[in-house]
Amino acid sequence: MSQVKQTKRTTIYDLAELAGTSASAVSAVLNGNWKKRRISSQLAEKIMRIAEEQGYALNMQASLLRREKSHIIGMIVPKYDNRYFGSIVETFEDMARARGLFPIITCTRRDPQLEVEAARTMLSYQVECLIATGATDPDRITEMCAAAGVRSLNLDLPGALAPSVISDNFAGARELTRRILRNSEQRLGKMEPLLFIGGRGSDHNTAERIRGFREAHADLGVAVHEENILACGYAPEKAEKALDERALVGQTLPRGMFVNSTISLEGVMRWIRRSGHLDDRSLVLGCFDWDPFVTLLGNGIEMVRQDVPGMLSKVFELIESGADKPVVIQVPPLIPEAQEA
Amino acid sequence: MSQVKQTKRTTIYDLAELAGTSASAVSAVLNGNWKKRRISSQLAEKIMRIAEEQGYALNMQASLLRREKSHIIGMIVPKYDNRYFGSIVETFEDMARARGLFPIITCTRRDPQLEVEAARTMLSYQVECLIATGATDPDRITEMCAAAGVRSLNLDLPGALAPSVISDNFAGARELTRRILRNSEQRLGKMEPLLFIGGRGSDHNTAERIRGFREAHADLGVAVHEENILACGYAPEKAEKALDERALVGQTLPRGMFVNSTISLEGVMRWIRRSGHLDDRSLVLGCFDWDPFVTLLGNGIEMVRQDVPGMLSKVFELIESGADKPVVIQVPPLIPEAQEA
DNA sequence: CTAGATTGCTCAATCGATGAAGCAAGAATT
DNA sequence: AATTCTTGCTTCATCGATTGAGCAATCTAG
Repeated sequence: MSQVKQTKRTTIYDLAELAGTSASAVSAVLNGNWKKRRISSQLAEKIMRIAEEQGYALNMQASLLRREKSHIIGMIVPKYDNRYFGSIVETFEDMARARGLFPIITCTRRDPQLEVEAARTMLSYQVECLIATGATDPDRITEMCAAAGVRSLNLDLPGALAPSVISDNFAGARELTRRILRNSEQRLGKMEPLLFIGGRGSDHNTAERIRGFREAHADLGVAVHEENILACGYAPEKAEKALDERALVGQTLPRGMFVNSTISLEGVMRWIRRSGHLDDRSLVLGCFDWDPFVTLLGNGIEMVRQDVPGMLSKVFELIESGADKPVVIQVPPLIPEAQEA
Repeated sequence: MSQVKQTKRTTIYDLAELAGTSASAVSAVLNGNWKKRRISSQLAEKIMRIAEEQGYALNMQASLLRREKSHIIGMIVPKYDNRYFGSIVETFEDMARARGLFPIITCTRRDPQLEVEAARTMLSYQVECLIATGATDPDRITEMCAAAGVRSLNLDLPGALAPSVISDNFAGARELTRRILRNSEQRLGKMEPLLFIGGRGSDHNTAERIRGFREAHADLGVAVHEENILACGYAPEKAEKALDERALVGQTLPRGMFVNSTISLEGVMRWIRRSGHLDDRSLVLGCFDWDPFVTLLGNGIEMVRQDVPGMLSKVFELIESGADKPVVIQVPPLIPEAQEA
């Protein structure tokens, strides 16, 4: 601060000169293995004091270039703007740091091109392991990592080539569907088939959730029509549009809905509001994902909360165990106590 | 992929050997200035083909060590789990990439210790610029950066030593307060003083918002009591607890509330629900921050949406202009059209 | 036919940190 | 007193990419 505007940053050579010693001694002292290298504690203290005074900061690039392990762990994630991914990212950072790893995270907006570029960049930064969260093409990423001799793992959406940690979408969706159907029976007096809305029919999670959705209906002896399954994509506008179109088909819309993410729920709520059903207590909703304000929305929306800490614990277990066979680990989601309708 | 499990990653020397050329030619070709270095396009193509085949990825550590500029830009952010910071982070990544910079972001949980550590780590990674978002001690970070000859900027909360980009908290809060008071008059027939809840009295933003809150009351001739200002911290539990304590004081709580963030709003909503006021249409709320589901909460909650793209544009303008005088740039927040009550 | 320019490359130093190998001086052992 | 051990350092090669300097071959101009 009081120093002159320096263009060059302080290096161990500068410190060595100031301390009247060698760069190698400085290095040993500053990275903590000076005892192993038999540096006297007097010199160690002197060097540490000078480093402190000079505001020395390690040049990580130089250090990493020389070392065999980078201790960097990468994650790509589709979006930051919902509680599920926000929580994944925050928990991931925390757990990584707790293990002495440096997390780098990048958001790829569900864009396959960006995913590949991000993965390549992370490989350039010498990540030791790359977690592909909700990737559109996880196997592509696994291949890139494998070619560079780097481990990879899938989170949220499974891949065929690397270990995957995902929610138990089938069981979660089945239980959620059951609850919506039960609420629906209570409030409407009869059990009607629900509408499934949101997600991509082509992604594993959506497919599994639809399977759970069907099975819950079947268990309770309710038939599901094909036209009640709207895997229209995740974006709010897509859900909104899909409901408009489905409403145009003529028959009345189901009163009960299984919404496949909070993102889609935004669109559904906008539609509900626009169509004047906001205070309609006969609408019975459930959502596969959790958000604190949705709880308070008042329609007694059932929610499934994916077990983010549980999933990330599994991720780090896999990393630490060194496993890289393409297993799929399913973590049961948490289903909070039913909301009062 | 079909290669043998390689411990060593492919380097330009490997490529050079495969192509029967020198590492320096490979380097020139792969970083795009082979024309400048008069490499024939035949050789260039050959090298690029081989690099592709081998799945070569640059070693960024080596590259950055040699180059003068890292093109890395860092950001520290308090939390990921609300729309405001989620949006900041996502927009920041986008804008950084659009400018050819590599963004690294880390979450410091409003922990001063973590902030300093994160800043030091970022400096080690040779960031060219560090954005301290909502930092508890921005000036400490600016000092650390200055000592390393690195630029820094403050976002969301201002500092005294580096340029800062923040919301116009005063004007935003004044307008929000006016709206809540107006709604309150409409719904209750009279204009009562509001309760201010959430935030830290010691932070600049909260102080400015309280100033706007007071001014709006004064403008409309309403007196504000000191006990109606609860800067109890940001966490939901703190807001909840503060309301409990305030309710114990004996007098009735105000029917109108200015909530100082969506985070605090979570606690307020929990309290409202717990105390059986969830459907109480006489409660009149406003929140300084935006969330899509809050809009739908139905009590006609007024919201101020901070202009994240606007703020980040200013941030990058400052970076590009090279300014480092400690100015404070205030960006007006967006106040959506009033919700129907 | 030759001086000079141009083309297309290679060589080698360099960035900053690391750690194996080595060396000098003093302590301990025989 | 001679030998070995220990302590406390220093020297130097190395990690992979970059780039100024340089060199041989070919082309052009006179």
